[in-house]
Amino acid sequence: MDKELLFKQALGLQRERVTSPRLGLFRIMVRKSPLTTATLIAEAEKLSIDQATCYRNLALFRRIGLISDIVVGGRRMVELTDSFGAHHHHFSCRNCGRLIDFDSPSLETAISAAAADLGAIVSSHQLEIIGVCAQCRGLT
Amino acid sequence: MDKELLFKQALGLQRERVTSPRLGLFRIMVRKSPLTTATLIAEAEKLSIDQATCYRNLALFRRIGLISDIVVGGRRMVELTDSFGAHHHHFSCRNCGRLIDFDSPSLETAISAAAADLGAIVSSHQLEIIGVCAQCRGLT
DNA sequence: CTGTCTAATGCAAATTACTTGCATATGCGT
DNA sequence: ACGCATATGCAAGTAATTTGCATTAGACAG
Repeated sequence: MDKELLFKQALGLQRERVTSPRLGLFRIMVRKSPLTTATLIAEAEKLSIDQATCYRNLALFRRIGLISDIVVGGRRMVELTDSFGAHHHHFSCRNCGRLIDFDSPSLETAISAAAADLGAIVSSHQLEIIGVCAQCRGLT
Repeated sequence: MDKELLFKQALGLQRERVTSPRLGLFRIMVRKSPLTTATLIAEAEKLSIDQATCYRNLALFRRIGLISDIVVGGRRMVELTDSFGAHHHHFSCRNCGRLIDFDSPSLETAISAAAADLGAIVSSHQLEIIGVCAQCRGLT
């Protein structure tokens, strides 16, 4: 609910209208992020939101920094960015295909340090680790 | 040249043939990785390699771990994996769009540590940092 | 709270991205 | 060099994404 307020404010700041399809798409994403565009479109259809509207709003959300595109486990997905979803990284198990979200303060520190070395300012980052998860170890 | 040997060996191990189109595609990738499939296809065309052959071999290269799919600066790309290209991470400047490759030992350490916390084994990883590069700072 | 203006939506058609079938050409083991 | 199995090119097919246009619906003024 609070996220929706942020969402509406983000749109307002860009002088973009808060429409019912946009709110619907945002809710789907809050519930399923990260998700494929196919999933988004399928869910949207249940709410009678057209696929053209999905694509147009994905472009808008991307433009205003609400979502970002990632590849997880070889699949292209769209994910809510830090402010609207939780910030985390992805571990993708190549044995069972499971996707594990995690976070690590020391990783964040190392990322900031690396950027500082480049003389750059960080606005966001994304990490994916591919490997074998704890559950699958010893089985493969 | 040495990379080509590795490439041929990788194919041989999988009992896959070393064909002229495959070698051509590999050379394009060595020269331009990371690149979009559109770029790959455009370059391949110069060598009279058909787009169907491009897609079929992208699938093969992916299957044998030669390349991986990434999103850099919002663009989907394909990149030679560590063994065939250099291992590095990406910094994408959202002001000038420039792509900077970098590497950081402490980052590698932090990544290993994070995976260890999960009880997982790492086989590869990919990081993208989005921000403003040194050159653009003070200008934006 | 209603009218008006502008931008967003749905629908269908168009474009672009990717995949597949099939006849031919080419690696590669003998 | 020969023969077989697989990779290739070409053309057609399917899936993904974008666009044009008539209509609907936010937002803000009155």
